[in-house]
Amino acid sequence: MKTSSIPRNAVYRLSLYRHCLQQFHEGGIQTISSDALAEAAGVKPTQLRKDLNYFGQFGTRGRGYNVEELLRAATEVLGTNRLQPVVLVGVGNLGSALMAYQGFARAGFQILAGFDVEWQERQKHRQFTQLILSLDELATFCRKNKVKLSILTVPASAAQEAAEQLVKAGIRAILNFTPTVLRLPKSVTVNNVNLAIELENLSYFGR
Amino acid sequence: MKTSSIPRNAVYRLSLYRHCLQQFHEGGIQTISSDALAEAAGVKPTQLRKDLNYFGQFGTRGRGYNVEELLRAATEVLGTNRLQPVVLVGVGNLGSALMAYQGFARAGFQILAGFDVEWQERQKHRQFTQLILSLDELATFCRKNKVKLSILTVPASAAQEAAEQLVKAGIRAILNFTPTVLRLPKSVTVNNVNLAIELENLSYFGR
DNA sequence: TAGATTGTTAATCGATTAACAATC
DNA sequence: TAGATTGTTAATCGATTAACAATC
Repeated sequence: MKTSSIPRNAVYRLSLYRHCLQQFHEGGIQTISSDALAEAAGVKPTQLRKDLNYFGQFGTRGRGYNVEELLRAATEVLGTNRLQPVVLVGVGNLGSALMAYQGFARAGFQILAGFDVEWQERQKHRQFTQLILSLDELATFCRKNKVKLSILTVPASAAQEAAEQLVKAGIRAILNFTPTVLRLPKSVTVNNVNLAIELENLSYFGR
Repeated sequence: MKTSSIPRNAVYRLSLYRHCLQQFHEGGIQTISSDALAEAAGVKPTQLRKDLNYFGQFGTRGRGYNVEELLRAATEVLGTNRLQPVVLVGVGNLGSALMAYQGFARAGFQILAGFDVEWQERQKHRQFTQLILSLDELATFCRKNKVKLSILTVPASAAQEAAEQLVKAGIRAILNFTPTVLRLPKSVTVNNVNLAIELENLSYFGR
C-alpha cells in the first residue's frame, strides 16, 4: 500500500465504490463482480480492478468480490472506520447548512463545532445542535479533540488568514469552499469546492 | 473554437482564470503576463497559455494580455456575459443555503425559484426571497423563463426521478449534489458535487 | 474439467510541460 | 535593435483501456 504514487482520482473513485458497496450490502448482496460494481459506479470494470489493486488484492478469480469484506477494506483505507471529528470555520449561510447536513454523519464524519468571528451573534440564530465558538479557541479545541479535518466557509477575503489559523491549530486537511487559492505548506491537503465555478462550467457545456 | 476536443479541465481552469482576472481588473491592473496570471491561479504559465489557445488568441507577444479584454473574452466563452437563470430542486438544508448563497449572483447566475414536493411547508420557513413551487410547475416554469441550468439537492432516493423531470422540462445541465450516479441522455451535462466523498478524500490524504 | 472473473501487463490515449521560434 | 513574452510544437508524463494469463 504505497501511500504515494496512488492517483488522486483512484482514491476519489474508491469512495464512489464504497458508497455503492454500502448500498449492495444493505440490499443483502454478498458477492459482486467487477462488472456489476463498475456498472453501478459508472466506470469501466477494468478501471475498477486497477483502482482496487492500488490498495491490495480483494477479489477471488472466477468469483468476484465479497461485498462486506471489500466494504470494510475500503472504509479502512479511507480512514472512516471510526467517526472522524471535523471543525468548520465560517458559520454563514453555507456553513450553517453544512453544520446541519446529515450526509456527513452517514459518511462517518462529525462536525464537532463551528468557529466564527461573530460567534456570539451567530450562536443566537443557529439552526443546529453544535456550538459556535470564537476563533481564539480554535487551536485549543482542535488539539483537545484531536481534529485533523476542517471545512472552510468564510468570505473570500478572510480565507487565507483563516486557513493559516487552521494549520497552526494542527489541521492536516481543508475542504475549501472559498474561491481563494490557498497558499499553505505542502503537508496540508486542500480540496477545493468552488460552487460558482461548477455552475460556470455547466453554463459552458449546457448549450 | 472547436466546442469538442477542448479538455474539460481546460474549461474548468478558464473559470479560475476569469476569477483572477476579475480581481486584477478591480485592482486597476491593465496588462498581465501569463507568468503572473498563472501564479495567481496556481498553475504553470505554459498550461495557462495552452488553455487559452483552445479558445482563441488573446495575447500580444512581448507584452502579455490585456486584462479587460481577456476577462471579457473568458466571460463570453463561459456564457456568463448576461445573468443566467437557474432552478433548484430540493429545498432542504443544503438547497436553502444555496438559494441564499451570494456567490452565484457574483458569478452571473440567478436562482429564479426552488421546487420541492413539500413546497407549501417549505415556503413557510424559507429564509430567502425566491418562491418555492410545486414540481408540477417545473416544466412550464423552465420553458417560460428559458431556464437551461439546474441544481439538484433532493434526497438520494428521489434523485433519478427528479433529474428525469428536469430533463423533460428542457434542462440542459445539472449540478448534482446527491450521491446518486444519474442515468441521463448524453446530451445532458451533469457535474457531480459529492460533499461526503470530498471529506472522505481529505480523510485519506490528511494523515 | 469448463466457465467465470480476477490481477496485471502492455498499448493507447490524453493531458501537462519544456523548449523555442515567432513577433511585439 | 534587444528584451520580453506569446503561440505552438514536440517530449514527457500519467491515466485509462484492452487483452490475456492466472486461478478460483
